[in-house]
Amino acid sequence: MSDPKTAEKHDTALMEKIVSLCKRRGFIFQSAEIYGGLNGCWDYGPLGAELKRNLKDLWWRRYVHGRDDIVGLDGSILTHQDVLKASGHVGGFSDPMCDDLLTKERLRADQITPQSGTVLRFSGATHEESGFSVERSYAVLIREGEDENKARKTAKQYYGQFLKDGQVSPKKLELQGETTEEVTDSTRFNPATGSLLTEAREFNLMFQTTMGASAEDNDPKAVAYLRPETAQSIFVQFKNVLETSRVKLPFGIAQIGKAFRNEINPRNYTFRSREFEQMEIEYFCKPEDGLRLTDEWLEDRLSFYEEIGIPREHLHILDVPDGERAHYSKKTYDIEYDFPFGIQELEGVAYRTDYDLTKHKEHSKKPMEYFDEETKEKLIPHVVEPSAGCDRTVLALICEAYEEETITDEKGKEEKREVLRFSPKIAPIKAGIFPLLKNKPELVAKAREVYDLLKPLMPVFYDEGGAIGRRYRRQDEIGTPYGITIDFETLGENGDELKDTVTVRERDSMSQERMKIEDLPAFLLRKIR
RNA sequence: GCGGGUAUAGCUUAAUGGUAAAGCUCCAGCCUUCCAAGCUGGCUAUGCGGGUUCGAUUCCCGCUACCCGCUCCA
Repeated sequence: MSDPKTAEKHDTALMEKIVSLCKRRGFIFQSAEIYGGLNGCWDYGPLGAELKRNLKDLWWRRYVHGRDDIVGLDGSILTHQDVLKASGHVGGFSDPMCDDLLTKERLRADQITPQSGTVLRFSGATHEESGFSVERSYAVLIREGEDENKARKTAKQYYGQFLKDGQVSPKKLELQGETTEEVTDSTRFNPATGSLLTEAREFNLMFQTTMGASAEDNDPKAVAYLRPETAQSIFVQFKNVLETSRVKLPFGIAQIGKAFRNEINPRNYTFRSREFEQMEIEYFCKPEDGLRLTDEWLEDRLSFYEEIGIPREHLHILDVPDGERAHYSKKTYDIEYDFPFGIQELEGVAYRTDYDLTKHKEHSKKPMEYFDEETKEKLIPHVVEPSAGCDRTVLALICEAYEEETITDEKGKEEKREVLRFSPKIAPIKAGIFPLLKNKPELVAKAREVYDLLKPLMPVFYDEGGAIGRRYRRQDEIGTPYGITIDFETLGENGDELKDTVTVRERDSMSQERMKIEDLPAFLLRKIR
């Protein structure tokens, strides 16, 4: 991995502008905002919903409709606990963590080297002159050959944390209630400092629930989970799809859907949220094709990002090294985007081998084999998984499209223009339709005609309020690629030649061309497809 | 989970222990022949909960959310 400190520029001010625009124009709102917000959850407003839908539609059209080797699936979110036991999410998933009480360093509880020695335990500390006192149990481990006064110094530093303003030196504290005990092979102390650790806590990232109205809270059979990834429903339904869809290896099963992880620390706007949507394909193949297909899928996915307006120069491909990959994966590429808050993962293209199908075969005791008619051989297919974060991609699209442009008008006056340069394919609104003036009924009527013509074909927005320039800018800010203006020439005031023509203003160049109304649908449909 | 910061209208900011101000946006109207013009009018705010106080948006405590740095991210 590249050094994040040198490679990344963290542009907090830019991110704040983007967040503000998203709220102001109705792309993204905080979930339950009027109740103070829900940590790590976000709602898409009218424009955000359109944007996200366009992204998902493009993906689905490209892979499910556009290819004959991929079929779709829409699995349930509530997940049988056995599915996640088989996949390893229950049990092997959570890491017990504990913190050093003195240094606050966080440690994996299962990786602490057991230690033996004498434990010096205290009940608190006081300082008579200032009236300071604190009652808290604390302990330090003294290993063989170590000085017990050093341990007392450590304890004083610990209690010193509770002093205000450092008016009293921790050294002057009186330790209270000192006792000693011998321990062997204890993992309750930080090997580096000897300081007592907090109790180990499990961080299980899955949302658990109980099924059935009469389910008792403690009934282990009633436990179900919100799926932590969409992939498992594909593996679990592998056999059903195989038997009903007449597919042959290699083939893929695609799914777009919600997944849930109880993240310890949601961060960076919608980037790491607790509820998120994935766009995943499990592409099943013969074992010998796995590595090659992983590379091919990486290329395919990069060209998808290019298609939606994220050029590959702005993407980073991380070939995840041994030891950092998930244990089941033989090869993983992370596709990362250069967000204002740093370079972060959009998608993982992972070669998962036959791990998942094998696990489900073991746990369910149901066959997961594929029978190859040509070679007359039974095999458990391997799988390549391009798994993209839908919300992350939406955020990347917005970041990529956002620009604050300084433009100079004819009088030489400089002004700022905020614009979202969405590709017409993903833009929430495809065209704004404007009568040049609101108080001329003929213009308004004609503009309404144009609006009615286009409305059934694509999302368009009619606007008659304010000066024409203002209306253009409003659409710039939400990324509408075209502005269509109905003026007096449309009505035939300058001769029949220009009658029933309108100006089409292009968002990025702000240039205009005249076009016949009857040509508008074909022109626009070509651009947005 | 730890440490630091922030929270006033849709946005950006101001002020105050005693009627919360402005710009932009938005809405309505007038005007306006292509890039945020002008005029008139209008809607809208102290995150939540306690405490101190005659009175708290302001001071104190707690909570929540967001941002930054760690940590975490199967």
